[in-house]
Amino acid sequence: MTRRTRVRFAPSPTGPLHMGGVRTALYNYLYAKKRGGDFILRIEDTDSQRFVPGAEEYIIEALAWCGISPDEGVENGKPVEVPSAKHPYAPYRQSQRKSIYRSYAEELVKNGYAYYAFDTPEELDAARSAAELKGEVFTYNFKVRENLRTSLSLPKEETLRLISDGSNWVIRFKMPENQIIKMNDLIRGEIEVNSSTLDDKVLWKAVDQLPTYHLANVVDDRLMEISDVIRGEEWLPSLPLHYMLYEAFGWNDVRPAFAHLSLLLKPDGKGKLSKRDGDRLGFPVFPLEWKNSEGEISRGYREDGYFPEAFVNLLAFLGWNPGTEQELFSLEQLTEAFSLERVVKSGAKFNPEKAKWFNQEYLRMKSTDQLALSFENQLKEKGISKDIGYITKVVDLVKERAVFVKDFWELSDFMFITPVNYDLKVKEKFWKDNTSEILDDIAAMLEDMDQFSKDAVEASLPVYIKEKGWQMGSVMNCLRLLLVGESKGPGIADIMALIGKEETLLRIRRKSLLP
RNA sequence: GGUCCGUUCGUCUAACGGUUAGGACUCAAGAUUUUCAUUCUUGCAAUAGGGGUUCGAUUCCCCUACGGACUACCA
Repeated sequence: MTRRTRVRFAPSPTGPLHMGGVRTALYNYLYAKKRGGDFILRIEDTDSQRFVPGAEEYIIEALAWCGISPDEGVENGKPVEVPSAKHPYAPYRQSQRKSIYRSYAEELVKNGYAYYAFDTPEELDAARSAAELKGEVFTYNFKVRENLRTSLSLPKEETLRLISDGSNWVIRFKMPENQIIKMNDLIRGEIEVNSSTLDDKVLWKAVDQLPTYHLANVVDDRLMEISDVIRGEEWLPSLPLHYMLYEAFGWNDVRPAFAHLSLLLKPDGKGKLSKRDGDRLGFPVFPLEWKNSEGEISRGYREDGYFPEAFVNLLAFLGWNPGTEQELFSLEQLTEAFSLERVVKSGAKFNPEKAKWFNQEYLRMKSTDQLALSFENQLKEKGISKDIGYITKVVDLVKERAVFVKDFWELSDFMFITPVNYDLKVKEKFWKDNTSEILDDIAAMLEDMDQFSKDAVEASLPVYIKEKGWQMGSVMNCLRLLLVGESKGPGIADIMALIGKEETLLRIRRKSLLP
């Protein structure tokens, strides 16, 4: 039986999408596209308490920035609430699918796979505290459910009365005793667990009269005909429950295949990558900038100057490799090369240095014209406007040195403004008693040049210095100090030709400003 | 505490029983560049530990250690 590959990325809109989440979405997307299938974006907003305004829009925008476009699912600015040709399984927001789930929960009760429980949160807290006092852990399972107030222990009339009385009930899955649950994971292989170690998970919540993740997830995956579930490792412990749910619904033959991705770990120390690590170590953990309700801003890869292609590339390589030595892949190439077999089982520590390296590689692949356009925008923000031809020449000169477009300024500010601060260490090292007169001499010589091109300067200046018997190192470095302000930048001739004769002479004659 | 998952250079990883354990990032050294950077070359650096299985284990099995996730009317 081969069925169409349909995968879903199903985030919860409780905040900005973490880069680990983007990676999960990416792997889902690559897997689906490789197999000619569908990638679906579903919003799992069954936790009414933790809903964060703007989070859903953020998720959609982040995926779009990465070039991951869902075939079906929620869209920004477009209502996707009723089924259509493009969105046959709409709605894709679980809060809008509310009415669907109740009957499935009740079906489970009717068939003896689930039951009503009337314990209040306070009672459960008390039970947990009591167990803790004895050094035990309270587990809601086959050992206790008959002794608690549930539809299993209470008389039928009492149960019915409690249900109709109010909303203070939940539906729990009746996890069987001592049953070996055999599961398969596409990345990890066979996994077995004894059902006695599991608990009776809540499927239907009293607080908001909504299903929990477990129920909604299984029901929606079935209804949306999902063939493969690729999700984070944090879901592995609830895989047995999900297997049991598929069995209880009689869906074993259409149960999706599962693959659990290892977590992204913090660069130093231990544990999973968190927002704090980014703040502490100085790199973004979110694809796009995010401003929370308190006005705190978390940086984003986009705003930090990463190219989306570079971000996607580096993310793909955190836990996957093509088996060859090629490291630079476009989204299309990734799609072609991707397979779950080559996904690594262990967690990957994120390495910000390598992330920069990826961006540098992509920057070099960009055309100078394109980079010049980006740089032009950044210059405008600084109040500097120069013609694009000039900017293009500058970019051409410093492109190889940059990691981000924003580095261009630091690398070439002297191409746009006359230096006002000078690195005195350079002066100390190279400035001699006669340097000032030499520079006057050179200025006069340059002034006499008919054409002031790079080649012309390169052909005449060093020769002139040699003929005069001056110390090349000393003169050139002092010249650079005056032109640039410090010991950096492209060749002297390149700089002179670009800023022009007039500006060159001006800068040399400003030597009187040197402290 | 319990359940499950994991463990190759500092980091990301390759090697699906036989390799001088390979590559990339970082770092170091040298060459080029009359600056800085780039580039090139070279180098440093790993199979967690202990038992098996096998002619032979990074690779298969077990134990230990370590790490992680989960253990909510959150996802």
